[in-house]
Amino acid sequence: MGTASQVKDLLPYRLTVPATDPDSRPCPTQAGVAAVERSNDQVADLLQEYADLIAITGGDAFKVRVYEKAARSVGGYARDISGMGLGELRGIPNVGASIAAKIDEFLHTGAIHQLEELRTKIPAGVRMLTVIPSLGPKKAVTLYEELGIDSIDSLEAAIRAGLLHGLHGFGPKTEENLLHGIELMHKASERVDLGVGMGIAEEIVTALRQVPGCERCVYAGSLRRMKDTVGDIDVLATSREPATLMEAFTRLPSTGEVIAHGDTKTSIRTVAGLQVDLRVVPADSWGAALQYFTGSRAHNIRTREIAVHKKLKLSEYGLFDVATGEKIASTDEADVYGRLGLPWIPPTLREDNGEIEAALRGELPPLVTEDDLRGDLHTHTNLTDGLAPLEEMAAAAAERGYAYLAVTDHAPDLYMQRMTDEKALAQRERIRTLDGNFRGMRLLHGTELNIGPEGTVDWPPEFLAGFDLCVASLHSYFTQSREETTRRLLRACENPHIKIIGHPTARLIGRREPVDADWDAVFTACACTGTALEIDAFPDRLDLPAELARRALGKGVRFAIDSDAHAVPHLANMRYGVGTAQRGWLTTDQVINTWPLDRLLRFLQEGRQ
DNA sequence: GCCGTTTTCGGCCCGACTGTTTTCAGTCG
Repeated sequence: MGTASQVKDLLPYRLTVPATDPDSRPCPTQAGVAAVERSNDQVADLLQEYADLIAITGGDAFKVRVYEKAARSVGGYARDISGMGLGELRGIPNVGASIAAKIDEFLHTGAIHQLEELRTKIPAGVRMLTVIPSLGPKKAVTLYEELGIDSIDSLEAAIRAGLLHGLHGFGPKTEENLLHGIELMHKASERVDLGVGMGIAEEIVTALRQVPGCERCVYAGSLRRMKDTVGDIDVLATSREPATLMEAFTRLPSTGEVIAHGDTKTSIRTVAGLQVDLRVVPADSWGAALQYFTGSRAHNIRTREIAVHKKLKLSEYGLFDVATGEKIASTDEADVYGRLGLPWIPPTLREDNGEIEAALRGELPPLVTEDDLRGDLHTHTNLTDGLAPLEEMAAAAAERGYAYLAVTDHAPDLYMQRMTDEKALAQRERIRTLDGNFRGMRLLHGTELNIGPEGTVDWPPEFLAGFDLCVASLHSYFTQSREETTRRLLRACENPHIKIIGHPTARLIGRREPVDADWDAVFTACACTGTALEIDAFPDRLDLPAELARRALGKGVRFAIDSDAHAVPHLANMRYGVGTAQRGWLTTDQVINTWPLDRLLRFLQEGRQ
């Protein structure tokens, strides 16, 4: 979570919609979701944009960094800034007089005039160029000034036309990298990550529920199945006044263009380019419609086949007896499944990956839920690259009802984080002192080690022995061969102090491919050594991915679902980690942070003496 | 532009990597 990843967060859809809504409560049932975008996120986006524009216009690099830092501080600030005065705004870290004034101006007028001025000088497309990996502000401005390139499309055309030949600093390898980056962008822009999709969906659902006549309104589709990326959003509603609801949908602030506008279905594209379908169904079809629109397609085919074998017909309107045409079930999803001879199947399993067979045998797993989590085992504070002090992170974690929290700041090998032995020991002292001050929650002192290219980590065994918990993760050398990466991960597993491998594939959804490793070998090693694999809940990570988690499950591996929080609002990302764990068929027995403290502590101590 | 047990100026995370250079600029984490 550095400045670079902040810059990469500026994908088109991120300009208007935050990845996470820190005010929303974890809520798999979608009841009472409050999902209006926080002013914090809007301001964070504007400050980051300001930083980018200063960089592109060749402004002071330190100033750029300050605005980036301020953007992160505001975005990660626990309190909602709307309504805060100048004095309070200045209390936010990295916000001084000048930035506080800009925020204040935004809160009162909805704009920052200095930003508006910069925007007139640099076309938005030039800033968008920096979203391409390996293309920063310097190269972007060269392209713009020398060749007038002001969009990703015009860049691609220019490369293919050979216009970059001879341009200072742009050799053949750079061209190749740019084309590859553009390709990656195109792939990514077709889908958005779970967090972005959820943000948009909850905002729309919340808005539609306010419309007169609306009775029920939820999102369905791949979002309800918690897929790690979504290509569009399906919203399902019942209403006494369907036309009013449809009309309201087309007029939402987030609606960019109306693609189709009918009696039961309206499709729009948001200003950020994501398609959203709203379907209004009769109230007594609710269950069948929800089942149908949740999918997946493959799962629906299977359920319909089962219906056919029972001389029934299943559609979005209900389950019908073919002979008599009589409606047998439709109002309730569980009822529809029940009449097919199946238990209700959790949406996260509906992929036709064996869930139908398991359901028929009565062997659906009791999936881990967010309520089962007793703690978070991977979090950061402002001692390294987190935003909040230890006390704030602990208070917020206790607020979530956790029984334990591990603070796992980075270790010295990530040089930029400036960790030292002294700092780590001082933090441990602080943690021991504070332990018990947060609703009885147990504070554990951990660290996130860096797994080096040879599989070694930052500290020697005798120093590692002092930590309650060591997480170890890959942060570099992502392009090593499969053999090298596998050996590296195995060596980390064999270190008796390492109990969790953090974000094991190191993928960044839409931006970085997972590392290549012999995963079955890694899973076997994890099972043998008692090393848990993390499911990192950050919506652009979701790592381990669900498919790999399920494979690891078969080998007897344990897991930790962690937020990897770098700020208080990130603690709420847990729901995405839980969704991913469910898609991996995990139950509480395999997830170590659902265990009571004493069982967890035994696990963390095993083999360390 | 922010910050301060180095406090109103002077420093600000800084080293690795890549591709372009011919001694270094730009990007990334």
